[in-house]
Amino acid sequence: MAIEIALTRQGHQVATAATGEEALEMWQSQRPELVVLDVMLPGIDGFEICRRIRRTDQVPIILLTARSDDIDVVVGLESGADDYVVKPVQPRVLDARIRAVLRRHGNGVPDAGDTAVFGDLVVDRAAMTVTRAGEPISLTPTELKLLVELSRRPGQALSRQQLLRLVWDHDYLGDSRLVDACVQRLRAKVEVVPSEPQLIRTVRGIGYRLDPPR
Amino acid sequence: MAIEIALTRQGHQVATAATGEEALEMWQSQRPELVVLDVMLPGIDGFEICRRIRRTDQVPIILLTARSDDIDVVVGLESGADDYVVKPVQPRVLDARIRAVLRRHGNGVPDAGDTAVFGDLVVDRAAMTVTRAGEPISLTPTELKLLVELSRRPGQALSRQQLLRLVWDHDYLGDSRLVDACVQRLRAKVEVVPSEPQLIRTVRGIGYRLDPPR
DNA sequence: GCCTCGCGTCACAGAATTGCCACAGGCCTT
DNA sequence: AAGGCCTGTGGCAATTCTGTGACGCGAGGC
Repeated sequence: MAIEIALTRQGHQVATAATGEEALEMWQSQRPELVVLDVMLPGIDGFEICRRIRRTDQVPIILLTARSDDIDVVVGLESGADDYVVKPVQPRVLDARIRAVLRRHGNGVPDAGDTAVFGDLVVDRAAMTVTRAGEPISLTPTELKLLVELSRRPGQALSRQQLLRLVWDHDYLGDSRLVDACVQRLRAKVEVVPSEPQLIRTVRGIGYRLDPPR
Repeated sequence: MAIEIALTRQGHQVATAATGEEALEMWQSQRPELVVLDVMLPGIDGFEICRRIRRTDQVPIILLTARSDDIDVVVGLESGADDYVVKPVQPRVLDARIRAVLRRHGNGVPDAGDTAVFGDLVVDRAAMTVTRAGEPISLTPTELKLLVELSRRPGQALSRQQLLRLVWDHDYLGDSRLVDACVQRLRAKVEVVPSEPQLIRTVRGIGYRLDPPR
């Protein structure tokens, strides 16, 4: 449905269930980061699913409904949901609410980051892991930090100066190959063909840029 | 105003500020459990207050507004609010949202006996017990607290800094091997092969992470 | 077409992290 | 009061990582 497409475009990985039973199954098998539940589902209704999940799991749950009944809101939140959104909802509003719930989840741990997707490369800033085509890639701390900072600003060229400040916490930039060297090491692990980088592009005279594919 | 009366009737203790400046003052002096902010306040606006509070405090914040603009919702949640409610709002709906936010924050209703499962390791945060393959494991208080905090954020990398704050309630991080030592002791009891940890993974340069298996 | 500057690449040695251990002080129990 | 369990600290070694300098190539500019 439309919501799935919109969320995918926002960088979320989405799996959809058609019925309540299916939803419970998928939740158990896939252990999602967050659950968006339509209240009016065929089979078990959203409230009940919410309560069942809550019995054993603290996963963030957002209830979604066409009914704007106040009673519904109260019941929904009482059954353990973290938020309750009334349709129709703008994709970016839903996304903002998702991010807010994720941010708050975990007692407000700072940097409860989200994940960024670049083709088959996934940067999970919460777990601090990187995978390509599902395969985990092992990066050194500096490489990881560099990739994380780049992934926070997709498509934006970052100067060596900026990268030094963000990743190395330096301010001075000598005539140093430092950034280049790290980019090179990163490319060697992340790019399919390191000599022809598709993700981490060089911006001549400036620095580097992490491009979403196509 | 009406909201104040309604909230008081629901059993909350309420203090009201007339202007933005006053709100900031009261927040600092009274340290409330939760803040309900009207966006359109005389003086500093709600968004800004929200951001300022967030700079130093994790107190739950609910934004309240007459405008139902989507942009507003996004901006509000981005400035760190936990929820965003559009007026007019039924008192019991606001109350439900307040309770939901408090519940999520761990201040309000105590955890409804949640347990986290990691393979054959079970962390029961209600009973404060840990079992592996059904066998109870005896942990010291600190080890238990550490495991509980990790289990609350499965798959999320936590820095030593964060762990110190969560488990030890410190803020300073010397060149201390404290976290490492405790992790090591925990691993010795929890991991099948302590030298090859499958559950408590180290994230080099960051800290540790409790992974769900596979 | 040539020249210059910027970038990619590589190897290496010092530096930084982390696992691991032993120990001592503190707290609780007996 | 004595004993035992925790816990925090410091040290050590192994491992990994990082920054640097040198070198060559290729892209733009003239």
